[in-house]
Amino acid sequence: MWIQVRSMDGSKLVRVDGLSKITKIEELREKLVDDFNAPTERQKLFYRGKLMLNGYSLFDYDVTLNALIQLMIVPEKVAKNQIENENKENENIKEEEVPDDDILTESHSTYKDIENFSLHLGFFGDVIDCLDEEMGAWFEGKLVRVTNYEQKNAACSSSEVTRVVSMEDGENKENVTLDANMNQRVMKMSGILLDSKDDCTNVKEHATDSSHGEVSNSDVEDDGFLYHIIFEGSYDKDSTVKVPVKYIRPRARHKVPFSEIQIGDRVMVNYNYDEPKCRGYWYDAVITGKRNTRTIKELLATVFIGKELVPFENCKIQFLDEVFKIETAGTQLNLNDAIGSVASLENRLNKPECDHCLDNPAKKCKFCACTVCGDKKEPEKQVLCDECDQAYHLYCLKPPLTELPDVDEWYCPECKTDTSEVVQAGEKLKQSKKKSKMASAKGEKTRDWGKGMACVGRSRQCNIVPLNHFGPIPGIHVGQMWRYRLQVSEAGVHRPHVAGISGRENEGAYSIVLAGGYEDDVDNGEEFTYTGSGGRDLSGNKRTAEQSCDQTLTRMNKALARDCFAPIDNKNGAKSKEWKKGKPIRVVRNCKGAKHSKYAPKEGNRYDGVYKVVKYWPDKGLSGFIVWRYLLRRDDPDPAPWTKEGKKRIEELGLVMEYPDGYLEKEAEKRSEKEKKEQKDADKTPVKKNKTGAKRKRVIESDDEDESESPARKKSHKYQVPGDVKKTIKSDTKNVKLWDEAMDSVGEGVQKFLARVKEFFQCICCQELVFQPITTECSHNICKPCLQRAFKAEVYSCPTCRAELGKNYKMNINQNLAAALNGLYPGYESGR
DNA sequence: AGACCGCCGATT
DNA sequence: AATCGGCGGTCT
Repeated sequence: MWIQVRSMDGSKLVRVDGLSKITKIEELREKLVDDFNAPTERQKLFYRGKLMLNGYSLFDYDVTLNALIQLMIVPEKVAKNQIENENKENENIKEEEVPDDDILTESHSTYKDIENFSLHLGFFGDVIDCLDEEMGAWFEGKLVRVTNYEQKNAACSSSEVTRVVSMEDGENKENVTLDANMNQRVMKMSGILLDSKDDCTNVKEHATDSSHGEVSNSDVEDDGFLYHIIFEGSYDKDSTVKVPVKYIRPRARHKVPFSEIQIGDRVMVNYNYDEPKCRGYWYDAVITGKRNTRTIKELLATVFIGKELVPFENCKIQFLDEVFKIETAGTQLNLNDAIGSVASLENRLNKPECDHCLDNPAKKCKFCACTVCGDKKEPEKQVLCDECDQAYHLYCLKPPLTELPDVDEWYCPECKTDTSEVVQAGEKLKQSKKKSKMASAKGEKTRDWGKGMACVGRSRQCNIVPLNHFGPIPGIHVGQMWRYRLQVSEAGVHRPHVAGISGRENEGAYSIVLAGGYEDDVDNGEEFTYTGSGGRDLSGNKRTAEQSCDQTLTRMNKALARDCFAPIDNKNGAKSKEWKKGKPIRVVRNCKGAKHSKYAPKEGNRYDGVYKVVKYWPDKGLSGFIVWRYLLRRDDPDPAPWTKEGKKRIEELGLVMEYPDGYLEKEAEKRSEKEKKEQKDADKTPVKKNKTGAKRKRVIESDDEDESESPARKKSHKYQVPGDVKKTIKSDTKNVKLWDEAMDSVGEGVQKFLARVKEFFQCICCQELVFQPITTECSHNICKPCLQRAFKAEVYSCPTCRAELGKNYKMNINQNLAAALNGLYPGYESGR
């Protein structure tokens, strides 16, 4: 098995081969050392948002073929520290738990050096910026309290005036403070929500870090105190974070005009490393490049991201007018100036928390506010789901709750099931119920089942038509081929992984595979006999076995019988007088059928079109047990692949065998390795050495698709978009650019072309081919139902680019696009 | 050649 | 929600 590993900044993507699902994380790490030039202890691996810990297998994390794992390389200095912490947490989380200091019972001692303290920080009021551990960026916060974390004695301060500010003390006493009075502006509803339970871990981690002062975020030396911060816009007034001094600094308040920015300046900028063109969060950065011509204004910088200040080089800064001077500790301010400054301080714009309402507090939004009513009111009465992070008003729940649930984790009705695999920070991966029942979990088996294609899961799913769709799959042509059954399943042609018949007892069978499983089946191409399933003893976790009892006309056998245009008869079978009126069955031939059939493909699986059941009857099989037999006859407008016309059509369409992503590369590597080995063996005899034994290159260059390896692919095919479809494409004047680009790949055959089309005309909401497409003024295509859903949630902007559409936007279906897509994917619309 | 694994979708 | 059936695919 192979997977892909990508560095956090996306600069490097590597395919890692030679893995098994039962490969342990520590073994994976070893394989990454060379490619990423990172020792194992500096690797932080993430898959689907989960941090991967040593001791677990890829299977434990549900890693499948071609899965994308992200690698964060942490600086050497923190690596050791972090690994230790992780391991410690992994061993026993409870062990080191620091009891939360109880403010009310604790004696408040005065910070002796209070003046020194405030001077040193240069704080005026409590307005600060704080480096948030989770986001790794600077956020606006307020200092509410200071405690000595070594002695656990509390000392409090905020400015020169010594006073006790206790947030937990009942009412909003923050209003007492000087700055808070100044700060009475409307706070954003959305903000960083902090789990107060995490406080102790924060304290622990930060405290550990601070003892290693070299990874500091400022030159401030640790003073042995913890600063209690509330982030601005936080819903929960009780959630404070406690950090050492180096994680806070005076609130940035001086914008540096673009003209004054110089290369080498250390400043604070807004940056989004996921989407560099969009607004992100606030990070420290060193300016590395500047262009200032009449037409071009540009800033390049090394941005320091994360608690560890990991440098990201060559970042293009988007918001040139929002570059802030970094306020250093010890900045002296005249209090009056300060008041003036602070009063004029506006909140820095962060990346909108919510892409749907762009954080507009006046807008109802079901994405960031209550999922049920969309209202942003009474945030204190909203409960957040620990799985999906959706908010619910207590009173919007069914049944409604009267108070916040008194549990550590709360899950909304949508997520309540299957919480088994949710990993909390620092928590061990829970073995899921399903997995614990699997053979590999209980039996002490040594067999490595996880390497090959036998036990892989789907990495795609066909949604263009429903599971129970009869007839051809839109966009799939007669003669199309796939190497593995898994891929046939992904294409939607035949969904079961192993079974030969796909269907439902009360509905009919949708598709079958001919793979020569029954010796007495006869295949004449246009017509063949097929045998039902069952009558086998599959105990011992088998998938096939000898016939050991009679088959019955139930399950899949009944389903297949239902396809015959005749009443069901489970005694004698039935024959259709009008066989063409039967239900259409997609037929796939597998290469294993070649044993008895000359119509089977040489390799893999081939879609041969639609057949119908002419008759079915019970029969005594070679085994001596009763089996059900079916006669199927071809009824498809397209020529069969083995006919002259069929072959011509395959050639014209440019149909080629499809392999799983990365499969051909893997095979090529295998071959070259083998050759290398042979070469080596040959070298043992005195022959001149071949020095070009180039190391296999696996780094995937981002924009170079490296298609040179298979010459067949380079060859241009005769494929042309059918004339009538071409016309409809031409008529879609709103998407000229997209169509032009898609058309560029026509020469590579219909499969590649359609893949392109699917990619270009995918709805951003449902991730499917756009259905009843709306083409916006901003040139984006969205399904009408998807857009309607957004409007229902009172979001009136383009889901792709957020351009305002307006409440009264007229949703006109782009009929030309609809017609073009329907020409390429016939019948895809009826699937919804 | 024999044994046997997870995955998928149907069925209960 | 849990179990079952199954014309794959690979290791031993």
